[in-house]
Amino acid sequence: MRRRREEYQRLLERGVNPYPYRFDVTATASDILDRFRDEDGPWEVSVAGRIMTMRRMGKATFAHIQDHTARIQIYLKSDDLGTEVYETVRLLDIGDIVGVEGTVFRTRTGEISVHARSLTLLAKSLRPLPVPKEKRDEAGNRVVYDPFTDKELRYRKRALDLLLNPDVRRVFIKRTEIVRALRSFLDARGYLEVETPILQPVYGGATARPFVTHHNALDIPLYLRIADELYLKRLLIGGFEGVYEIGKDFRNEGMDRNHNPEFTMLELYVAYKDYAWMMEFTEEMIIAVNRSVNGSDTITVGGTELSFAPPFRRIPMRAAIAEYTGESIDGLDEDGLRAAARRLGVDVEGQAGPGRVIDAIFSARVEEHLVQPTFITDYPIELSPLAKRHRSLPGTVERFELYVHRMEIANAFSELNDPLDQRERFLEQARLRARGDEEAMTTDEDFLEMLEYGMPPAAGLGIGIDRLTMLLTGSPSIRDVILFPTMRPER
RNA sequence: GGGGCUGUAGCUCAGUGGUAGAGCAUCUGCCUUUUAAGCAGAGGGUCGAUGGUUCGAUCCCAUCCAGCCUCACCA
Repeated sequence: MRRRREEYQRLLERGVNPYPYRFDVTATASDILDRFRDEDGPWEVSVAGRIMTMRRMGKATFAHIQDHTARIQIYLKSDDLGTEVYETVRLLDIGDIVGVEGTVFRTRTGEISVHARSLTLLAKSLRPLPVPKEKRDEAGNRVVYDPFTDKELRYRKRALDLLLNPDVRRVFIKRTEIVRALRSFLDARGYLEVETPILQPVYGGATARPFVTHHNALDIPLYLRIADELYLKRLLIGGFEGVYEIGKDFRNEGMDRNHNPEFTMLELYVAYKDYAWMMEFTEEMIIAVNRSVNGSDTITVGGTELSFAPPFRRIPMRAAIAEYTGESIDGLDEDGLRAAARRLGVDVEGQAGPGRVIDAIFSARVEEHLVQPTFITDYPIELSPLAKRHRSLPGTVERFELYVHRMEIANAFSELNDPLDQRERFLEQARLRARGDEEAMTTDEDFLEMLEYGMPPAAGLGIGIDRLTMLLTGSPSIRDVILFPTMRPER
């Protein structure tokens, strides 16, 4: 670092600006590598990138520069650059960003390279970049020595992670492709992408603890949204018939492999449809997105082959419990359910209602089996205060979740649009809250008022974009698919 | 929150109750088609932090900080 500061000074003394304004590029590294043909003769290019390797040999230097597409070797020769410029070359370091103009050629060892006619320093790097050495083995595989792998450093200094680990770069490119594929799937069907408030005076749409902030001018607390749901439903009331939003939600809860305090959610609401329709739609969309980013209906995640061939399995929650535990819970009251949970060795908190008991059994004994894409349907009513009562199964709502690789990917229901029923459900949540359930939903009076004007029957869907990305990129942790995951501050 | 593991040079890691090492990176010299370039030489560390035990601690003990794994909680 100190030495590089000195180089900075020496560059200034030589009249070289270490941070110039502009450099015009005519080709990327991969353009050059893909298009070069020996028989075509000299090809003039202008490329720019960061120096990642350097081999100095007296009056000549070989280096690799990396741009956003690939690495390309450049050949810097004193005779061609002139001794004056070559003195500047001597002051270059790994990590510096340079622009090179020259001709494409193939070296004696066969590597396509750029023979520099001129070189421009574009940005001096003042810190040493931990670039690992690498080579190709006989089979042409990339072998990296002492790679930059420390997870904490990778997450805290993501820029270096992206620079040094091409696989990381690929994951984030794929994340963008996934979002783009979702968006174009929805746009092609005429749904309207909208933006709703992140700062909300009343938080709702999910059961979770919020982040609280304060608005100075209004002198009121505001909450970072935990879900978009209630605002998107207001848009259905307002006459839009298909709306979606892709945005961040915030939940003030624990962090682990599957949870980050801020995460990205897609929510979609479609008028006049129900959850059965939404199930078909979700299946079609997931298949389309996976095909567009992975080019196949079969992917391998953690050594397991997953098939996205339709139709995905569909099974009601109770049937899934019966299948994987051998315990039928049909017709059981709360005491019966508790007894069943005990037999299955599932711990249930003291004051949980019957729905929570079912959920506990499901989480503990069923989820682990849901590897291939599976729709779980028909959830207990008290777990789903915004979902419509099932048309034929008392005590349940018309809701499904999609599980893949033991992970919940999507959640959807026939949306509750009866304002009287909705008020009852909020009251029930208030009772749960009074009993100490911190996550029970708060009553949103403004939403209820809007609902009283009439909301069309509708189906709603939420998809966790981070988890979907984990799945489709085979990433084991949510931090591998969030560019800047939440970290405890360094001290 | 419970349990396990980790923290030593810029990076990846070894090591020891007696003041610290390797490879790469860095610096100096030589080298005009090299590619984990090579050859010769050199510098570089509060051994995560604070206390304790000890004549002496990077090493043993305690606490703290940070991270990873796992369980719990949680969508």
